[in-house]
Formats: sequence, C-alpha cells, structure tokens
Amino acid sequence: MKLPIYGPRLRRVARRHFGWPALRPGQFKPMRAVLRRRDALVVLPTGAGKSAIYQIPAVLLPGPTVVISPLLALQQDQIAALNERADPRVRAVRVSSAETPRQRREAIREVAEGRAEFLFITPEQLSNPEWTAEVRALRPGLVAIDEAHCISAWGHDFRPDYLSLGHLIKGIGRPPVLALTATASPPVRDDIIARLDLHRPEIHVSGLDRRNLFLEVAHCPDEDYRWRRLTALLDSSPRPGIIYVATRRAAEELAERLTDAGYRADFYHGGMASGAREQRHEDFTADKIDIMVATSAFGMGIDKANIRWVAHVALPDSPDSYFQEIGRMGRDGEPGRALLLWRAEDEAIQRFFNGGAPDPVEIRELAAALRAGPATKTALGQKTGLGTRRLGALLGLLEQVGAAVAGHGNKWTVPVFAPLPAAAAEAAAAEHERRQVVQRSRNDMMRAFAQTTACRTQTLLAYFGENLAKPCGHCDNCAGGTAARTERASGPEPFAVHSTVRHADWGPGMVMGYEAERMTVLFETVGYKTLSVPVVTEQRLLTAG
DNA sequence: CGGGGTAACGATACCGTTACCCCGGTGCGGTATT
Repeated sequence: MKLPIYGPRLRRVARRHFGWPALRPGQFKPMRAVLRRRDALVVLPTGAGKSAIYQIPAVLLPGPTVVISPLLALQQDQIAALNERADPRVRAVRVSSAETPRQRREAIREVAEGRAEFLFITPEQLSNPEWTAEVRALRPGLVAIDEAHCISAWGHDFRPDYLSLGHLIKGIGRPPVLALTATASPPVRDDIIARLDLHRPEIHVSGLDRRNLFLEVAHCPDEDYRWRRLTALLDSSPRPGIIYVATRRAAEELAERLTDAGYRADFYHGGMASGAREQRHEDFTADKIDIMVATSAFGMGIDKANIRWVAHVALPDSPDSYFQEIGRMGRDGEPGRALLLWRAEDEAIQRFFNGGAPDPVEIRELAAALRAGPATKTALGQKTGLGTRRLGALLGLLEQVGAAVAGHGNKWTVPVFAPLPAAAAEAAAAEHERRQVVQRSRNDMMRAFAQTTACRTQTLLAYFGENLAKPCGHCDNCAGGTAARTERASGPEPFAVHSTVRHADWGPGMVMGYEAERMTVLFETVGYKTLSVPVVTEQRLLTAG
C-alpha cells in the first residue's frame, strides 16, 4: 500500500489555490488529521492561519465543507477573503438571516453543482429542519467549527443551538469534524468534545507562550489609582490599543473621560446600532481609532496585526477570556503589552453574570411537557410559556441528565429510561450547580493569576494544562525577580504535572501545576482548586490514580 | 454582589448622611413597520 505523503500536497494547494507561500507552525499536523478523516480539536492562539487548517484540506477532500461560525460579520470577512481569489474550488456561499430565502436556496444549489466549496452557516440555521435535509443532501466531506469555545461559553444559556451542534452534525451525515479555537482550557476542551461528540479526536495545542507579549498586573485599591495607571500606560505606549471594561456604561463613560483628558478614544459594545458598530470596527481596522474602550463584544473578528497593547479595567471572568482578549495583540510579532488593572470589587459583576439557579418548578413542568410526545422547541415554548433562551438552557440541562433527547426532525422527547419529572428536575438542578461550581473556580483562577508572585506565563499555561519549564522572562514577576524567588521556594512535587489524583470529597482530578508551596488541581466535579503542598503531603489529602 | 443615582431626612443656610432602588455581557433570527 502506498503511504500518503501529505506535506507537499498541502503546500501545493496552499500556493496554487490560496497564494500562501508556506505553511505556518501549528498548521500541518491538524491538516494531516483532517486529511486522514480524523476528528480534531485545534487550539492555536495567534489567529495566524487558523482558517487555513480547514480550507486547504477542504480542496483535497471529496465533498463540500460546511463551516459553522458564530458571527455573521466574521463569516462575511472570511467569505470575502475566499471569493477574492475567483477560484471555484475555494468559493464560499452562505445560508443565514442576511440572505433572502431565495438566496439561501441558490447558495445550496451552487454547492450542489460544484460551483462553491464552502457553505457557511450558523448553528441556528442548521437547526432548522428544512436546511438540515438540504445540507445532508450535499454530502459534505468536512465540518469545520470556527471559534469552537463558543459551544462552552455560549451554549449553556446564551445561544442554546450551539449545544445541539453534535446532533445537528449527525443530521447532516456526520462527516469528520474539525473544531478550531484560540483558547480552550481542559474543561472547555472536554465540553467541546462532549457536545460535538467528537470520536477519539486528535488534539493539537500550540503557540500558547506568546513571547512578544509582556504580561503585567496591577492591583488597584481605588478608582483614582486605576485611572493613573491607565493614563501612564497610554502616555508611554504606541497606538493602537484596546481597553476592556465590564459594562456598556463603563465603556461609554471611560471613552468620554479619556476624550476629555485629551486622548483619542472611542467605545464599542453590543448595545450599539449595528451600522455604528460596523463603522467603529472598520475605523479601528483602518487605524482611524487609537484607543478602543470596549466590552467583550469587541473581540472575535478583529483581524488586525498591529495592536500594541490591551488593558483591562476589569477582572475578566476567567483566564480563558483574559487570554483570548490579550491574544489579539502583537500578531505581527512586534512587542505587545498586556496590563491588567483590577480591583477586588470587580469580581461582583462576574458573579452576577454567572446567574442564579434555575426555577425547580419550571424544570419540572418542562420535563413533564416532554412526556406528552415529541415536540419542537417552539411547541414546548408555547406549552410551558418559557422564553426561547430559558427553554434552551433548561432543555440542555435535562438532556445532560438523561431526561430529554433530540430526535427526528429536531423534535424533543424523553429517552426510554428517563427519570420522572421530579427526579429529573432535581438532577438538572444538581447539574446546574456543578457547572456553577466549575465556573466559580474559573473566576477564582483569574483572581489567583492576578495575585500570583510566580511567572505569569507559567501560571496561565498551567491553567491551560501546558507546562512551561522555565519562567518566561516576559512578565512583571519575571522582570521584578519575584518569579525566581517563588520558584526557589517550591519544594518537592508529590505528584507529577498532568498526573491523575483523587481527593476524598472532590473525587478525581488532574494536577495542573505547582507554584511555590501551592499546587493547582482540576477536579472533574468541583473545577480548579489550589492546595497547600505541605498539607497535601502531611494529611495525605490526595492519592495517585 | 457592588456602584451609582435619587429621595428623604435632619439639621440649619447650604449640606451631609442614610436608605433604598435599579442595573449589569456575549448574537442569532424573524416579524412588523417605514
């Protein structure tokens, strides 16, 4: 049997069809996985060439490629970039609310007739039974999930159709699946793999240590101090840069205060009219805006290489978000500066955003409604009086505890051995609580990152399950010498990094890293925990395995 | 959970304190109206 040699073929496609002279680090292995028709999860932070990982193999694989991407604006940019080349083998079309029904049908026809290779679609459209059948008939050879962390970040409450992606992909014939994201800590990866139902996926993680970024954190006792640190950064840094804040109001107010103080600043958040949003985004891309004060709405889809700094006038909800946000700078390889200006009070808003417990009565009623026979979400919504958002979240919970299942034609029903409504409600509440606990542990890890005296990069990479052998040399703690002192203070490590351990109450977990006399363990049920190494050793809190 | 705004109060000439309320991120899609 002739062994396939992938490298030259991939490079040839990159050159001929896309005009890229060479492959970049981190691209080849996942491409090879795709060509071997393996499921894969790719974590590649720099943003440089993530799309190529599905685009190049797509040309070599039979059948069109379905691309699932969260934002219409993002899709627009990617489609435009592909169609610029006027090569039918890389042509892209789209099915979304931005197209008329006629245009959507035409898009499907173009793919069916081989006039286009890529079909961009949102999870929401794919969950429409009409399109499921149409897309299935195209016999796609690959499904690419862009910004796959959205499954974990948004699926559970914000955009529930993300949770159904696994079912939806089955509905279109279950071709190999490639999930792509810039950040995914182990719990997020597990979530992606579980929700997409990836089969023995190859996991490729690379480029987490961004050596051109200098990481710096300042604890701010009050708002005045925070303002002084921020303006000191602005006075000493080139443009452009991004300031992240927690709320829309804060974005507007800070932009105004900066403008009054003589800085050229504008704001951006999800509450703006779509036209204005687009304009601001374009202006920033075209270097017409120096300083963008924004909520987390400003993020995905920023394709700009020369962002020189990112400041946080807030405490992000997790290291995942933080890493994602600072990862947008310095893509050109030139220096970038990350400055986290945090106050203890910032945590309150994150706790609020985590949300409260679901209403047990509502869950029970929904569980009962499901027993009346297969029903669509719309029908269930009418029956229970639940809004689409809440309904989606509750259905997701019930599904996870085996009290609901998506069947034929996107109708929901109860599986054969489903618990009775009361028991289902109880299990769903427990499942929600478990998720909350994990989310709170991620909040805690963000604060721990802010407070550490160890190397910032080592701390951050440990959170993502990666080991950086030596302090990074490009963070405040390395520069100030505390990282070296912290490293010297660390004693013997009772369990190897990445080994599995067990705690009497918290069950199984994985050792993520050590920092001085403390160790971080990620437990399956309670999330991240930081433990004292001497206490662990003396009291035998953990056992191997 | 905490910040910010406002009303009410108390004491007294213009203001301070307290209590209470409200607010707070991320985007798809489809429909009704210009």
